Amino acid sequence: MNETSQLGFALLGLLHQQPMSGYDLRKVFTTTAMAGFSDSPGAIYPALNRLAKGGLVRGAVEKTGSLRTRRVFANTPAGTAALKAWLELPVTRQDVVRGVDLLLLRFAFMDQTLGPVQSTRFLKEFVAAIESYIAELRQFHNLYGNSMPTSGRLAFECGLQQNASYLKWAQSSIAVYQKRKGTK
Amino acid sequence: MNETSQLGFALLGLLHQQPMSGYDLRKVFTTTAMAGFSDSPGAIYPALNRLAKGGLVRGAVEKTGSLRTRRVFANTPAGTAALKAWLELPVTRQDVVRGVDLLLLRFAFMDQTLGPVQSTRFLKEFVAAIESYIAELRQFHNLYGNSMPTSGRLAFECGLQQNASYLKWAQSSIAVYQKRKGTK
DNA sequence: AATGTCATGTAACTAGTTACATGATTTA
DNA sequence: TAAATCATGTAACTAGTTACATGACATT
Repeated sequence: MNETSQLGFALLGLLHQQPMSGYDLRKVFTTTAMAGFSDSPGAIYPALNRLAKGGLVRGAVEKTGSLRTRRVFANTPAGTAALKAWLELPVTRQDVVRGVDLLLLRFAFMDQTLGPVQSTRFLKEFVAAIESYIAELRQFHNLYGNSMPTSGRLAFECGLQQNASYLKWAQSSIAVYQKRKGTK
Repeated sequence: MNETSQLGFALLGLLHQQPMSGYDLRKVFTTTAMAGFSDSPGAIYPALNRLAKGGLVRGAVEKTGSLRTRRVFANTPAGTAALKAWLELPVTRQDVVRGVDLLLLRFAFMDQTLGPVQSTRFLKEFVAAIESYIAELRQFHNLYGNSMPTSGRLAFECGLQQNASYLKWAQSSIAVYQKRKGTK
């Protein structure tokens, strides 16, 4: 019934790292350009209020002698649970087709929330999904590549190359976790 | 006053290649997953109507003896002009930060609409934007890389690698146009 | 006759964008 | 004291999502 938006999950993920105000969250979006989220107050404050209404975050007015209001938000246990559930979702083909950015965002939060074992599982699912997608793209390219206009074909090949790059990254990231496991 | 949405430009680009019905356009989105656009009729038909109202496309009911209605849309001169204006926009830093997908979409339409000279210009602008963005990302990585959680750092490095891949692609694409120019 | 695909559309809802508004505090 | 930044918010608009609705035509 109470669906949380992509932005909502991004906020939950950031608040899991440390409690922050809406303004702080905005700054994160302006400075780091996370997954292309907007830093507009018209997006963030309503999103925070929705989360608060759904009981996923709790905002406390900070009182440091200053009159200036500043609401610091933190995840509630329900919020943390919602975040975890989101992070634990399997990697679907749709996720890969419609924007890897969101998957990367999930992965970025994963280590601190679910730990290295789950992060590795995620990467392996990601590898499988990307591999099958690449195969599909290659097939399409073989069939229609010649009939495409030059820039169209090049743009398509860019997509292919990007996915190959994702694959390489995921594989080397799995290796990072493997090595870390060994040294611990 | 009459802003055209991203989806609107995607439709103009497709219709520039050949006139199509809304259903045909939907199929393009389902089968080729262009830039993550939705194939829902609730998005495409209203978008087409908006374009028609703005005088950018014209829909003609096809009469092939069949009773089944089928409106085939084609760009008007104004529509083609709007498409060209969109394709001719300079490549900004914002374009690179918030989703290269849209730039790639523009590039995909470019050859047939503006020709190879403009396509090359676009690629060079793209290279410049990406290079400066990569430099910024590297700097950020040097400063904060060590303080990031493992998966967060890896996700960031994925972004870096992706941009490096874009850069490589753009440079080799410029070479494709250069070579083509030579042989013609 | 039933199912599937072609083909178009609408209604209710959701959420994001732009722009505005307000006021406290800090810095030049 | 003027300007910048901290900090929060709202209002109007836009457009996309989901789900529903309709009906013609083709295939089995």
